[in-house]
Amino acid sequence: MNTRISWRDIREELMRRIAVRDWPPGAEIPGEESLAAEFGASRATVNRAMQDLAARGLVERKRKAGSRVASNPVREARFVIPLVRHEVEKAGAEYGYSLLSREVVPPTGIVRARLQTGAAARFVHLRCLHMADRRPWQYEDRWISLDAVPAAASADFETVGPNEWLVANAPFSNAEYAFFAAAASEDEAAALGLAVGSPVFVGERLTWLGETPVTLVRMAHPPSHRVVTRL
Amino acid sequence: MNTRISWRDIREELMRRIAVRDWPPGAEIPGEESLAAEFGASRATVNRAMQDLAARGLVERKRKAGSRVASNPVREARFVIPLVRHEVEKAGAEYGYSLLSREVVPPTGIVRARLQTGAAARFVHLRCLHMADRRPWQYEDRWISLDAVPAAASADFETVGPNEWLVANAPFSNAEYAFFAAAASEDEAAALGLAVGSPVFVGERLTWLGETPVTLVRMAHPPSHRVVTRL
DNA sequence: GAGTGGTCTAGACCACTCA
DNA sequence: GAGTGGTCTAGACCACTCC
Repeated sequence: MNTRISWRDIREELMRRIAVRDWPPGAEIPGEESLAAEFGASRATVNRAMQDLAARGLVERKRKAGSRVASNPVREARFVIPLVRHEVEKAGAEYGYSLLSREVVPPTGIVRARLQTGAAARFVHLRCLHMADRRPWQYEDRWISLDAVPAAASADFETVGPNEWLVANAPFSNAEYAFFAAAASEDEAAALGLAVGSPVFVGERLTWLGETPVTLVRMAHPPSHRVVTRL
Repeated sequence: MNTRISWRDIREELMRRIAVRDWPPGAEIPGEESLAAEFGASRATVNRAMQDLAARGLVERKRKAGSRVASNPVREARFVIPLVRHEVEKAGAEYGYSLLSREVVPPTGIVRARLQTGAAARFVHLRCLHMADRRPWQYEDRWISLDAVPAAASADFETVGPNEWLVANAPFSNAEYAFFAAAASEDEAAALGLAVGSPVFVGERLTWLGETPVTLVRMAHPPSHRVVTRL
């Protein structure tokens, strides 16, 4: 018997038919049973392929109504969010890290607003610079809640960056990630070697453990930084 | 008999154990067979849950070696990339569109480099503005290959934006999407009502049909624009 | 009410990788 | 060589939704 057909093969063929407009946007796609018969596979295998297409936003599925080619390109893009160090090393550069400042302070108004916490909370506030081949790569401004992560009070963060330290020491259950462009603040400009007000690419991340805020970080990159994905 | 356990239930329980450090980063997770026995489910169901965790970057799986909690937070973030119009409407604003210019020209050097095409190719070059409640939302600078999409020569793009037009008229098989921060060009600044050099958030998208470039677009947003995701 | 996708099961074989 | 994940099958029942 020939090699069994894989759900990836089926997915590729279905994607091809969509791409070449065999099935134009909005068109109905045959039911799973019928596709299974056509491909000589079980319905579960076809289902797996269709699930993948649905997850990518290429098809819309409804019980009873059947599956259709998505008419809107509400496609999903996936971005990998690695550790800075890995990101730098993957780019073939030598990673460098330095701690610029460390202090235990109450949160500023902006931080309180973002984390929805009170002024009584205590935080470790860190400012760090990550480098690639001795050139500035990312300026990190981080707040760590001592309520959520008491151990942060006794960590010095001199050699290990807060990101890596937190990965090993602070659990979290939810996170929010945002990307945006901003004008470099004085601190950011100084650390990254840019003029104040230059465009910087900012990633902002918030994490919680249940309802308790754990950490807030603003990571600023020089404007050469790109986040890329393939669809 | 009790309700059958769902793969989502299993996933949630596994995520919980990872979050609370029952299984800390790097720890080995029991094999599928053993988990199946524990949850009273079939191995396929457990597999489905584990596949999901692996896709999110929470666990690393290897044949023979078994599954482990990912020690690096190489987590995957998913962003939805909708049509501008839907994005604006979803924000509860009234969508507006206007075509600023349209011309058929050979590609500029930058465009040729990005699309890896020759100077002989002909393109439609469009500049458009998308608005939310009459305020600038996105400035779009688009190039459409007439080799790949001949019909674009006879479309006027006065009322329907190129994005929506292309969705309905131009198939593609591959796409690349990039995000970055940049300084507003004169065109961008004028269209968005910003000062030249202000930070803008740029999305750049390239698509191909097989090896043939289809379109290149640069979409610039005012710095208030954010791309957000939850993990 | 009926049709379609969503999911679970039980069993099987394969492929990769570690020892 | 052996253990673990990757995948396929055949069958079944359920849940949602359209008519």
